[in-house]
Amino acid sequence: MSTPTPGHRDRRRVHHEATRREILDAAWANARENGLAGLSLRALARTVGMEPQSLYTYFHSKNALYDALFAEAYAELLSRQRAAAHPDPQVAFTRIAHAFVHYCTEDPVRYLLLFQRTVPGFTPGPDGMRSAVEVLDLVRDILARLGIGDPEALDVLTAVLGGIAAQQTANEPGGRRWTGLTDRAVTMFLREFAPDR
Amino acid sequence: MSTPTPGHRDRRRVHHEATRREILDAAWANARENGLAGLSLRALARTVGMEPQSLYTYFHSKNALYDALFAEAYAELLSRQRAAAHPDPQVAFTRIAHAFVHYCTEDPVRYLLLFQRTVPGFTPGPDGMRSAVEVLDLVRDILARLGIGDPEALDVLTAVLGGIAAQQTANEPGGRRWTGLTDRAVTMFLREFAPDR
DNA sequence: GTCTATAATCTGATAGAC
DNA sequence: GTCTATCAGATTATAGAC
Repeated sequence: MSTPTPGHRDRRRVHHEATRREILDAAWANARENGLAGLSLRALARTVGMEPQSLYTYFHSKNALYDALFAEAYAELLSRQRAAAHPDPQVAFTRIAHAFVHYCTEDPVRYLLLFQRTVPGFTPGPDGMRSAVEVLDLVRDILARLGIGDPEALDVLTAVLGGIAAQQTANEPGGRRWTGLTDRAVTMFLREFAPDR
Repeated sequence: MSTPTPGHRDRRRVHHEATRREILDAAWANARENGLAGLSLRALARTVGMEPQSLYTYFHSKNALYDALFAEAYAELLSRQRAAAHPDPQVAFTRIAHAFVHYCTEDPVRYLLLFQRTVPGFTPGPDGMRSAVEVLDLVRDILARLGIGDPEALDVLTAVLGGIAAQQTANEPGGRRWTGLTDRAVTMFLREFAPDR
């Protein structure tokens, strides 16, 4: 019969996922090479050994591909932030700050996709948005554990850490001139916003 | 004779400059509409009422056009920074900070061109670079007048102010959520870096 | 799921007439 | 300095055979 057994479906699904993974990896590589907006489905297909049209089996549009990249990048950031957890809030805060800056600067293209509106027609979908909100909630929690409830503090913090990442990425990719200032920025921030010191 | 009189040359030069100006203005508008990397010579030519090929009389390549945009944007930033001068260094510093943040956020595309490496093949030429260095020198001078000689201070400052602009531009273009924190960021910065207080 | 074929359109850039 | 004509590609996306 033409109805596949469950075994068939599983193997097919596994293969589908693997190919999808391969395409996403190649997409990151292509974007790093040619710029985020310069990502081309043709070149992408060639590196995975496919005809360009076959990509549409896995992503029904170029924006859907950007969307998948956005979502997986934010999910990865979230898991890095969680891995930076620590019982001492002060230590946790420093670790989170470093994890964030490191994550942003280790891949400039990923940074642009997540934090700069640089792809003309693209707006992230609900999956990516969810992770983005979770990342922010996590940071808010740490601040609360440090006795910092001021909502302005969170905005200043994202500006400072994002600014370090942005400067490093734009002016000296791969270097340490700005990322090396993270500890200093953290003390500066705490001196301004942490209570009683 | 075929040699034009000085009068001819002048009129021709004036007309050339005017057309060039018109093209640059249209280029900014086009970039704001379609994204910086999405700037198209065809569309640009159409809005100035020209055939696309005629643009090459004024800019010998697309990168040369980007270059001109970059240079004029940095020159404008420099003149704004100079306009923010003030005998009291403390006041001058605050004014410079606000001028910078305001300049960055009033045109997101211009911000991306100047401070984010977002156009794949583009590297700014010597004209733009000169203005960029001058802007930085001006800020360094103000810091020196505040008694801040630490070179790390300048890098932290560009990160903080650039970060405010980046967050505002990416997350709430046209709003005041981050730019409204400029004064607070300035005090935070001075508390960390200014001597004896 | 992958292919061929192709639509429909865009891209930056050059040569040469006027 | 502007035009016509054109090159030599690129782009995303769809239809339909196998």
